[in-house]
Amino acid sequence: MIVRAASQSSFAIPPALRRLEALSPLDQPARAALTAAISRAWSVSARRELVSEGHRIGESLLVLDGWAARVRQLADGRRQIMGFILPGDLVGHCGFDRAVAMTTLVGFTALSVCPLPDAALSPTLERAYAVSRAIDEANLMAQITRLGRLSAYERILDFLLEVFERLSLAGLVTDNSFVMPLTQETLGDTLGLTSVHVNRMLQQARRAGELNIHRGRVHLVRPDVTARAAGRGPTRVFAPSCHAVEM
Amino acid sequence: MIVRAASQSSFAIPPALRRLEALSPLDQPARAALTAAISRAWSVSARRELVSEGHRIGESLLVLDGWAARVRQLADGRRQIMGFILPGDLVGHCGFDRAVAMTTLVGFTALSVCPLPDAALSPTLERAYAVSRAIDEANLMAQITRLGRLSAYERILDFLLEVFERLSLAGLVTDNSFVMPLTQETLGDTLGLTSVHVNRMLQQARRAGELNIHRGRVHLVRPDVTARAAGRGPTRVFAPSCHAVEM
DNA sequence: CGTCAAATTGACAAGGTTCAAGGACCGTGG
DNA sequence: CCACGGTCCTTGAACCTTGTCAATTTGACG
Repeated sequence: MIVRAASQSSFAIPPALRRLEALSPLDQPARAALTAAISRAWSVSARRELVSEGHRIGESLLVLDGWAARVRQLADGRRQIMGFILPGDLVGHCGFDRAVAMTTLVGFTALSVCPLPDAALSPTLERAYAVSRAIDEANLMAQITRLGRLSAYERILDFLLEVFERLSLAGLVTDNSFVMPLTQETLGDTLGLTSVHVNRMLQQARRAGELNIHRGRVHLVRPDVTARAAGRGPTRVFAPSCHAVEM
Repeated sequence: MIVRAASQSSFAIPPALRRLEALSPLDQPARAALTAAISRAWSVSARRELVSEGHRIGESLLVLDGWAARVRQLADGRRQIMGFILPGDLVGHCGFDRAVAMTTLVGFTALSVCPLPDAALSPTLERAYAVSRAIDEANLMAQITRLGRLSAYERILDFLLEVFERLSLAGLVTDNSFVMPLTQETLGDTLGLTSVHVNRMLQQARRAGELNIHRGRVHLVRPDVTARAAGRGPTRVFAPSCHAVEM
C-alpha cells in the first residue's frame, strides 16, 4: 500500500515543477521553460547566505531542493525565523526580499536553485507565480497568528501541518510523513519558544498519538483529524483572476 | 516652540500625499493625480469591513484618514491583528489583500479613502508605491519578530515606535506625540497579550519615563533614546545589508 | 571507541494570564 | 446640571505556561 517516493527515478517530475503545476495548470511553453531552467540549476551549500551567493540580488530564483529560511537576528543574539522556503517556492519574486533589508535568507540544508523563468513566457506561468505569491502571504499571516495567539502546543501542530500541506503540493509527502531537517532549537526560533519547551511539546504530541519523529522524518498520524482539531481550515487563496485554490 | 498640527487648515498638505512624497519625491503629474483622487474621497464608517464596502474587491485604495487593521479571528474567539493601516497607506495594491482570504480589513475609526491613481501615470508614483509596499513587508517582519522574540514590555515600546515612525512620515506626529484610537484590548490582540498585561506594561513604561498617554494621545518622551535602547535600527528598506548569520 | 551536536529530563524561577473588583471617563437623557 | 449606563482603564492575588539552568542520554560519524 505504501507508495515509495519517486524522486530517485530520473523520470520523476521534479518537486518544484509539481508544485507549480498544482497551484495552477501549466501549458506547454510554461513546462518547457521550467524544465529548461531546472536543467541549469546550481547548488548552494548549507548555512550560506542565499541571495549574495554569486548571483546578483534581485534575480528571482526557484528553489528546487532543500530548506531555507528568512531569518532576523537581534542585537543581543535572539533570533526569529520568519518562515521557511521549500522546494517549488519562489525567491525574490516581486519585491518580496530585495525590498526587505533586515531579513536574511539562509539555507538549512544544501539548496538546489535555478533561475526563475520569465512570467511573460506564459499566462499560466504568470498565474502560478501569482498564486505562489499569495500563498507566501497567507503563510506570513499564519505565522503571525501562531506566534500571537496559539499556545506552544498548538503552534507546533499548526506549523507541522502547514509544512505537511506545503510539501504535499510538491509531492514530498509519503505515507503521511516528510523529511524535516530542523533542530528543535531552530523550531524554537521559528515558533517563539525555547528548544526545551519545543521538546516537551513534541513529546506531548507523541504521547497523544498525533505524530512520530524519527531521524529527521516527521510522521503525522492523522493529519486531517489533527488539522480539524487545530482549527486549520484549508488555506484558501483567491488568485487575482478570482478562482479559489484549495490547499 | 510647539508647532501646532496644521491638518485643520484647508491649505495643509494631506497626510497621505505627504507620506508618499516622503517615501519618494513626486513629480507634477503624480501630485496632480493624487490631488485629483483625494478630491474624490469617500468615507467608511468605523467597524465596517472595508473591502466589501460597495467598491469592488480588487480595486486599490489609498487611505487618507483613520486607522484600519488586518484582523484574523479564530474559531474560539481569539483574535489576532496582523498590523495597522494608517493614513497614506495603500490597500489592495499588489496581491496584498485581494490575495489573502482569511484576513479581514476593519476600520477602528471612520476612514476616509480614495481610489489609488494608476502607477503608470508617473514613474515617481510607481516608485513611491513600490517603497510603500516594501515598508508594508518590513512591518510584517517586524510584527513577527515582536511576537516571537520580544518580551511584553519590549513589544509595547517597539510597536509604539513603529507607529511613531510611520505617522511621522505623514506629518501626524506633533511634539513627539500622536493620536492612537486603540483600546488596550486591541493593543493586546495586536501584540499577543491580554489587555490586563498591556495595561501593566504601559504603566511600567510611564513610570520609567518612556511615555505618557492621555485621552488617546501617546507622547513618547525620548523616541530616539527609546528606539536605540529597544534595538530599533532605522527601517532601511532599499538596502540589502547582507551579513552572514551565526547559527 | 571517542567525540560532538542534538535530544531529553528535572527542579525551579519568571513572565504572563485569569478572575474579580473597583474607578475613571464619556455620552445620553432627564 | 446632574444622574445614569456603558465602556475602558486600573489594580491585586492566585495560578499556569513557558523559560532557565544544569545534568544526562542518545545518536551519528570518524
